[in-house]
Amino acid sequence: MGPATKKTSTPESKANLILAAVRQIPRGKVSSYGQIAAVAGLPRCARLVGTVLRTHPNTRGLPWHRVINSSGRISFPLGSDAYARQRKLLEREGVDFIGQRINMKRFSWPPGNDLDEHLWFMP
DNA sequence: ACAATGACGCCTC
DNA sequence: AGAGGCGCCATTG
Repeated sequence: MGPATKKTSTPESKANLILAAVRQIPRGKVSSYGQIAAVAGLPRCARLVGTVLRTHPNTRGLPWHRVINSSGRISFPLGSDAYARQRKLLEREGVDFIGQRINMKRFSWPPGNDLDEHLWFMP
């Protein structure tokens, strides 16, 4: 390492933290951009999560589709190919949509300590 | 270096 | 509930 290597938090390292957090989302669950930022140890960086997913070249093998916005919706324009693609992937692994929304009580990760997740019976 | 742009989120109407 | 305004932070032009 050269003398000019004193930076500890490069954009690159942040991206890695974010990607690692995304990889933790279990199959059949979803997480919001803000939640992922928090898990990555980067609070207030929700926007950055979106930027990383958008700009990162190799998203292959990464469960990017499990990241949605805090309102429980897919963050692509309704009707776009990207929207359809993400929705398909989610439904394929058992995530239910009510209209265009996902019930966060049931599918969000990490799970809250709330008991609501255990009594989702039938909406 | 500066301004615009986004796969965001929260608060206020 | 839905829309608009503003703060946030890295990327782009």
